[in-house]
Amino acid sequence: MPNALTRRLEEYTPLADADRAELAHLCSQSIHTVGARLDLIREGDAPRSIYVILDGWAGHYRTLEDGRRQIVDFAIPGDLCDVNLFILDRVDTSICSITRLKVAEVGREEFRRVITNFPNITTALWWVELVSKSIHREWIVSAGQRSARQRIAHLFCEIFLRLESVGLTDGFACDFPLTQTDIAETTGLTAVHVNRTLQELRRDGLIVFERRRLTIPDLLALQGAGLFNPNYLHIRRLNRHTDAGREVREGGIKEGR
Amino acid sequence: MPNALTRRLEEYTPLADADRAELAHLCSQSIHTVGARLDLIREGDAPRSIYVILDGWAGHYRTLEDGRRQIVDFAIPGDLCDVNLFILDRVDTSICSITRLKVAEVGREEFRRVITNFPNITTALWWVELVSKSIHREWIVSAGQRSARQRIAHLFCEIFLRLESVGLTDGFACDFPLTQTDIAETTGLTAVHVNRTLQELRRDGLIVFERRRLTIPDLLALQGAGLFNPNYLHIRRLNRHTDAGREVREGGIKEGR
DNA sequence: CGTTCAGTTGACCATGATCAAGAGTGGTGG
DNA sequence: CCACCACTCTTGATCATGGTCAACTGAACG
Repeated sequence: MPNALTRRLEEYTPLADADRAELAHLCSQSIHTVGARLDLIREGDAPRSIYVILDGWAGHYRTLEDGRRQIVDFAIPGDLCDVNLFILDRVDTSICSITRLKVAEVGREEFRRVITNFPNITTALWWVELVSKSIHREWIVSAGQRSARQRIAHLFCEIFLRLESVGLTDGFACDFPLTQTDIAETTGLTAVHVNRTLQELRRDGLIVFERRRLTIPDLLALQGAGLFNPNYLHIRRLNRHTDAGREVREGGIKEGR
Repeated sequence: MPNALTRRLEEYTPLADADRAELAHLCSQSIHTVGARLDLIREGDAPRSIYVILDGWAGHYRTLEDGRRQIVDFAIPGDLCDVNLFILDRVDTSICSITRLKVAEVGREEFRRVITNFPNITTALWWVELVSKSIHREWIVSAGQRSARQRIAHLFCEIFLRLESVGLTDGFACDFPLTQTDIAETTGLTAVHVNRTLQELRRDGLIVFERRRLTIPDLLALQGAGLFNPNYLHIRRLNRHTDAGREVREGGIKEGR
């Protein structure tokens, strides 16, 4: 069974045996365990290493001067933090563990060696980076345009599909370790309102969510509730129950080029 | 006087004469003019070329099924759209011109040649890409946490500094071709509320904004009003009037790693 | 078995949305 | 050159989504 990073990269680019071996090697060199709810990296730090998430969830966040906090991304198994390494001299976002984490640390030189010797891996990493940017854009859309109900439904759809793409779902269910406060800090809502909205989604039969476990009985229905269209995730092999076939193009766009 | 792209890249990485010559060459090969308010690229298209903005503003946006639209980024002179080119098979965001544009079209092969032969340029392009991602994160923070007044103040600060970094400001003033509706679609507010908030900012003397021209008499004051901290822009040579020296680190972050 | 954190509920409030109408302003064609 | 049209900006009245504050319940963990 391949590790999460390999699985993730193969979502995008075919890998050779040598690539897979290299990735397995990378992810077995320097493995750390981090307890839940600890900062891995803080805004303003100089970047040191890249971490590959092998198990558990982490969150990228920024804080405002008045203390409010916004989660801007999640890192689940197969994700990397922080590719900034070679470029920016300061990390611009903090990262904290949400659950207990298992991470592989990849040093600067190690990473550079892989980049120069394994073009398939490099391409796949580019892909991951661009998909991550696309996800950021969708979060801007969520925070800017979607209602509370839509935002939460959308978040659940996104995370479910991301987990599925690395093999971490189980039929209609998945582990989902976010607290209601986490969801609030992700969606730009308050925890109180998240609570009420979750009850509404439960009442409507769109989700079952208890004891850190999420079940989505009808993903298409939840996608409808969240105005969710999976194209922005750029997942190649979308499963039966998703909406990928749906036509993206709207009717009303005006003018051509 | 260097073109906008060169100026932009030199913000990040020292370039050699050969690099500069190559950039000048790139930006003079295939120049197009595009009228205002036209789509350059639409969500779902297959990527064709990269465009370098030489003059004018463009906007990246996504639309929801119910027709609402969210601008997720601006492209000003020196910016590129879309580096997706080699990786993703579908463009995930539409781009439209805000003003009349002058763009340089760079083809796939041309771009690949530059990437392989000019490592300084490649590094600088990486940098640009990561800064763009950092800006996306800040927009998530804005939409999620900032009030209407803070969002608009923040947007003005960001754009002013981005324009300044490519030499497009004139003392305390700059061209600013966004309509109030554009600002609304950027900040996730309604045009009516943007109007009222702008009046408030004007009344407080924080901005002068008329006839597509923005003046910021006291940038530090506007930064305060927007909870703006320029670090996320990763601009090297920040000017006298910005707030870069301010300590980023908050007091209250708990626990170490 | 007590402490802490997550979740829940209720009452009230405020920010910003919605709807509607009117006033500039600029560009275009007759 | 003027008239018209379209778009942007402005203002007012009303409404709703989601925020705030506060108290209480329940589960987990040492």
